[in-house]
Amino acid sequence: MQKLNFHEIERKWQKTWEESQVYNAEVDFTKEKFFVTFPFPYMSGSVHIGTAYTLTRLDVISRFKRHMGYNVLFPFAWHWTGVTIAGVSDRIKRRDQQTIKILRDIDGVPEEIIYKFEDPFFMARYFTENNREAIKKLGIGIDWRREFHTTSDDQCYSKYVEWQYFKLKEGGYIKRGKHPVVWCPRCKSVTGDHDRLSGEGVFPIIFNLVKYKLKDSDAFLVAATLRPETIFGITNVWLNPNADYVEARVNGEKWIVSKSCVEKLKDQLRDVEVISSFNGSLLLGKYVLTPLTGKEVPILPASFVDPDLATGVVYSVPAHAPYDYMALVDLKKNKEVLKKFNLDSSIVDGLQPISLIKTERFGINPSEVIVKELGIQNQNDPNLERATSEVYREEFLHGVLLENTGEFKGLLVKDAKVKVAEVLKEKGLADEMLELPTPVICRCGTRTYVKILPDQYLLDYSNKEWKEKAKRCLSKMRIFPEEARINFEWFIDWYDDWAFVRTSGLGTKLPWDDKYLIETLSDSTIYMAYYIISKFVNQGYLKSSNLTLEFFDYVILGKGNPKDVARRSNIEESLLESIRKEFDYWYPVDLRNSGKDLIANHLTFYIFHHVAIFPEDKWPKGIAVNGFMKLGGQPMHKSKGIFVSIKDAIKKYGADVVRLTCLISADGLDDPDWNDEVVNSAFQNLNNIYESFLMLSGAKVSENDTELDLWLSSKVREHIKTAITSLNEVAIRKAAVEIFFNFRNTLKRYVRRRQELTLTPTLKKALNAWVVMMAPFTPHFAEELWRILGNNSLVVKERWPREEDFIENKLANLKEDYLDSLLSDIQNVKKIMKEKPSKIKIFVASEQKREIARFVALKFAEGKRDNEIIKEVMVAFKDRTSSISYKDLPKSVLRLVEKIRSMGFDTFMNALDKITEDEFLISSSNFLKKDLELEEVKIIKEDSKEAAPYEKAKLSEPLRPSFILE
RNA sequence: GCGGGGGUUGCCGAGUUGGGACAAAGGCGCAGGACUUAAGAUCCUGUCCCAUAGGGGUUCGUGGGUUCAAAUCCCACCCCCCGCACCA
Repeated sequence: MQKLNFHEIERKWQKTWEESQVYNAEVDFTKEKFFVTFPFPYMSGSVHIGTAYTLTRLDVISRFKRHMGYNVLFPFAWHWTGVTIAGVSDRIKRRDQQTIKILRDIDGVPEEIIYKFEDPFFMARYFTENNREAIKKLGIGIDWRREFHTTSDDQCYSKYVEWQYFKLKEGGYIKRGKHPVVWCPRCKSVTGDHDRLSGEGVFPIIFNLVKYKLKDSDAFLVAATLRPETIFGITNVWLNPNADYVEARVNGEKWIVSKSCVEKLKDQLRDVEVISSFNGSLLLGKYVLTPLTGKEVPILPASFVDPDLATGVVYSVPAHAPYDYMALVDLKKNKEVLKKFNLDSSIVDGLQPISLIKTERFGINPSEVIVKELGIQNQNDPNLERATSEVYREEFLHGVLLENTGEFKGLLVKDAKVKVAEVLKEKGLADEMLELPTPVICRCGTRTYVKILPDQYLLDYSNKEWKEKAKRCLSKMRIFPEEARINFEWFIDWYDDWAFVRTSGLGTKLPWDDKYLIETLSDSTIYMAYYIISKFVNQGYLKSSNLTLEFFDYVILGKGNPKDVARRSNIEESLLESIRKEFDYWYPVDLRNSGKDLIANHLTFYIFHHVAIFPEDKWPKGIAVNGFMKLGGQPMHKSKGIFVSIKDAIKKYGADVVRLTCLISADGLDDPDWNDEVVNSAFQNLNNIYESFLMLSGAKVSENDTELDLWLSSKVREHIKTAITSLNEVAIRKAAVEIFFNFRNTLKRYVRRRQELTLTPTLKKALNAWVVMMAPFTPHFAEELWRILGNNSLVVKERWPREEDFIENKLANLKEDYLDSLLSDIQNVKKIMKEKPSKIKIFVASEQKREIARFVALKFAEGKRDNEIIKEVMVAFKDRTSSISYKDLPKSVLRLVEKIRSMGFDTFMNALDKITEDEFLISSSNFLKKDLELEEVKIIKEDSKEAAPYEKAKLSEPLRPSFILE
């Protein structure tokens, strides 16, 4: 058999497409446009098969739309903005071996080139060129004339970003304010998730600070807590006797906090002045006054207190906090500790847990219960972490406050929490600070904390009106899959002000304050409009100096007088007009497709910025999202070596195999998986199709259709319909399965059913349709098949087959279904026979049985119950049943009703009336013989003489013949 | 914690909106047969359990419920995955 050389045909067709410029899109008012975009990939490395997954999905849609007669635009660009590229450059400068290894082994960069990556722009350019090749080789139908990249390296694009930010400023979408970040005091910079040695995924939360007045002093011991409601159960305050504390003036009050808290308070914009420093043990044995309840409680030592967490002061609620409980138990058990600090042991004698919350699971003394359950020995037991979270969770969800909580009694913990904190704050007895709940360590090894940056430039995403506008846009948009919509809604609501400038990395400068660069997500929100302009830039018609604010105002917003704008921007008026015309034709984006991760950021920004700047008719129309490609079940991870680049995949398997693997592997938000098995099966699949295609198309041509072609036509029609419906819903896997499996199975069955295969007109038409349907998925392969069918045109430009090209024939379908169900009955019996049969006698039900069936069906349709139907049949056929014994009637009626119910009345009646069973079976007997490997097939009517000797004949039912295998 | 998605037969994965033809599509894997010198590929058949005649039994995370009828509807619970702001 002839084998396909995928690489060869791919090279051939890619060249042909390029020469005939099929993917270059120009304005054409006779056609409806369809504009698709893909979020430009970031150029710090090679594009991988995850990118291929999302990209090929979009390519399928864009090609499908072209087949459907749309004028399709699919442009592409590159993302260079941000700190990652610069970060890699820095690591190369430092000769970081890990980075070099990844670039060399994973990205396949030659060693001598790696050192040139000290220049971040060189690196970005290198990857851009390499990745462009990879994407071209994948056969994505892109209009490459519109390519560009971000950052100041592309001055024209920078101009566009500048215009965007002037617009946002004008519109009042930018403000200045405070912004909290995770901060490394040593690096003096923000510590992002990826800059952490440990503590990934940890983010700041608000701690309540409760102020306990120190008895006989004007200073407050400031304790941090996440459970302000437990203040009613306080028995004492804990300090770490081995840690340093300070007394400091904080915004006019005297606070006592751990020494390491001072910097945090300063960095959270408080005015802090340290008065004195001392060891924690100094205050032990003194008393503080509790807010709200006015009790006096002692200050005691506890080693579990972390001076680096929040204020380093903890108030003790032993009943509900396992840590506090164990620390108290420890003290009572081990009075040596008290002695060491010159404390009288009686100080702890009176301290008993005070319960203030009740839950079903733990009752009123959760600490005691859980400590016992987990067998915890002392306050340094690591299990206390778990104990704490279990109690916390249970009480938060189901806890109710007891009598001793005054005005808060009876409240649920989750409500009381908020109320108590409010009341305390109102009375000046509490404050709050931001803190990381668990330690976050910077790459440099330093423990980080939360700093509030003042005077940040912020995008005002908290603005209600802006949110409303964004939601209005969303409500008019198509979202694929629809389940993702709720995510968008949530994120639009959730977004708070966004700090959009940085001081490091690559990017475009903030036009009115050039200390700052616009950060990576914020410079890439509305760039799809720039694709219209970049074509003119690339063709040499526009230079950065032409791209004035008025120019963009006119082209994108239609503002201003073209004559004046043209003069001031120093370009031809006609050129300006045609750019505007093109923009107006192509915009908005009809479909943007990306991985689901971008819902939370880029895609939501995309909506926000469009509604801020563009008129409503230019708002985005549709977004599709999909899952992430996994490798052998694992997420891709360069440093672990779990990575396959597009280039390598194509080299190994060929583009169409890579494409088909991607396209058939998942749909919706599911994550597809890339492994040898699935890739090989795609490879095999295409080869099989190729072989059978050669066989089919090479069959002897016949002028006339056979009866089976009626069925074929019906089936093809279904395949076309399902494929179209699926593609319209961006259910690409579903469409691919329909085309590459179901359609193929139809053809397989067709071949099996034909006695002698010939290329009938319908078969030929079906093959043509099939190839066009394959083209969006495996375009090179399809071009090849298209030629085999004797066509000279390019299949990628062909019209998609229409349903009406293939006539539906219900009767043909019914007949084939009838035959299939008979076949499966026979197979079933064959299976349980000891010996292989060689003959079959098939008995077709008598006329009278058909009459009864019709009678039953009509009664069923009238809505009669089973019993009524039986009665009526009994009456109607009382004296004239011959082929069926009178006493068997009820059972037989019930079976019929069951069948009618399952087939549906219409289908049943149709089959009953239109299929002449004996004739059809006789005409199919050669097929039965061959398919069942029998030597003799006999069709016998139940009411014929020949049937008389056979008991089995009586078991025949309409549409369900009985048979004897022997 | 908050928000989202999901648990289907050896595996992947349809089916769940609108309950009925569901022992549950399709693919993969596995078994048998055909073809072949042979292997691979391909084609046919089978693949929950029982059954020497088309039958019966038990299944769709767990436990209840509604219904003539539930993978599909309702309630409760368990488990898994993803995101949560300066990485893009």
